[in-house]
Amino acid sequence: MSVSPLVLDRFDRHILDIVQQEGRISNQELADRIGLSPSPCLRRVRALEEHGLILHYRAEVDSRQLGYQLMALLHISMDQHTPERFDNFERHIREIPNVIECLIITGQAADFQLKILVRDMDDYQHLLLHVINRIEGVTGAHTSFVLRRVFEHRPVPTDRL
Amino acid sequence: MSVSPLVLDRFDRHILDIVQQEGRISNQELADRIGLSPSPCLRRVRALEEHGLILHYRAEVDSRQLGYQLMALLHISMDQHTPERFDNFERHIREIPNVIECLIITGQAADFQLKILVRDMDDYQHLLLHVINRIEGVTGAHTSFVLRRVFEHRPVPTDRL
DNA sequence: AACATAATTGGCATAATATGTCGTTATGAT
DNA sequence: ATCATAACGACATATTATGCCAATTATGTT
Repeated sequence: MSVSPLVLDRFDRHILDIVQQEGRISNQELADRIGLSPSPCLRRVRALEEHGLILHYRAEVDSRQLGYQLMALLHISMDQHTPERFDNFERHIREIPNVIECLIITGQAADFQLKILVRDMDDYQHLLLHVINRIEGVTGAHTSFVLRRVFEHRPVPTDRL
Repeated sequence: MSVSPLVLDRFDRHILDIVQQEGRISNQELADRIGLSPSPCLRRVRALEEHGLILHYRAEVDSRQLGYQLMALLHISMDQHTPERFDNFERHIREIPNVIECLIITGQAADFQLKILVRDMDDYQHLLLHVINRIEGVTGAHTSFVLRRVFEHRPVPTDRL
């Protein structure tokens, strides 16, 4: 699946810079900003999409306004570090829409870090005790609540390469 | 800045559902999918944008292909929990493009969690020792490397409200 | 340095989409 | 039931995207 390396010039990097921040910019304005005419600009965007450098476009929503007042980071440790245990855990976790991120991490303290959105403490308590803790193999769970999001979803740097 | 509550009906929720996953969908297809004609559909999207429910649109890029092979979670603890210390830390952290997320969290072990993208271990070592550890007030730093991203950037649930 | 080849560009015509207006329909309160 | 308000769909217009082609620019070889 790993395609040709694809050399990025300054135009491509500029495109990536801009669309990471303004995903719905029109091709015409994008072309203006990078200093190309619309045709080659669009061709480059399409190439970046096809090479998988641009994965997809997303709208970011205000989770608070949607009623999710609480964000938690949950560190999970497992009893056995076997592929079966991990696969099974992942399958269960995928079914919980409140879990918006799941990373496998190093460190003695935890195997997974989950990022979780819930409405309130009751919601969290239920999710932790009655859903996540009941998944086979989970031996430990340590929660950090997010007091403030200083920033999130910052663009990936494109400058030097 | 907190505007009127804005009651969301099933159309609005459906819009939020879709644009969280396909941020560049055309208004016409969006209208088709939610079962409205283009005019009211666009009006609703604009309203959601103006109410801040849709914060912005972003292209998601493949950080690996951009040369960032390593993702780390860095937990930082500070000597004093004063606004000045925190503000100063945030100001410095904002200047580092490799830090793509910064959260203030609860827990005895750390005050901040940073999500960091670097090219390799050398890169990380330099960033940690020569940049972040030198910020005033930083007393502890514990790193977890991300072995695998099971999923990231999952949509915020919109169903029940 | 001159040349041939390949790649990329810009312009243009056409198609698709967005945007604003207006008459009609649905909604909710009295 | 009546009225006022809000939301809808349809249509006309403006903007944007898309595909093609000639011209230009870059690349690599002798």
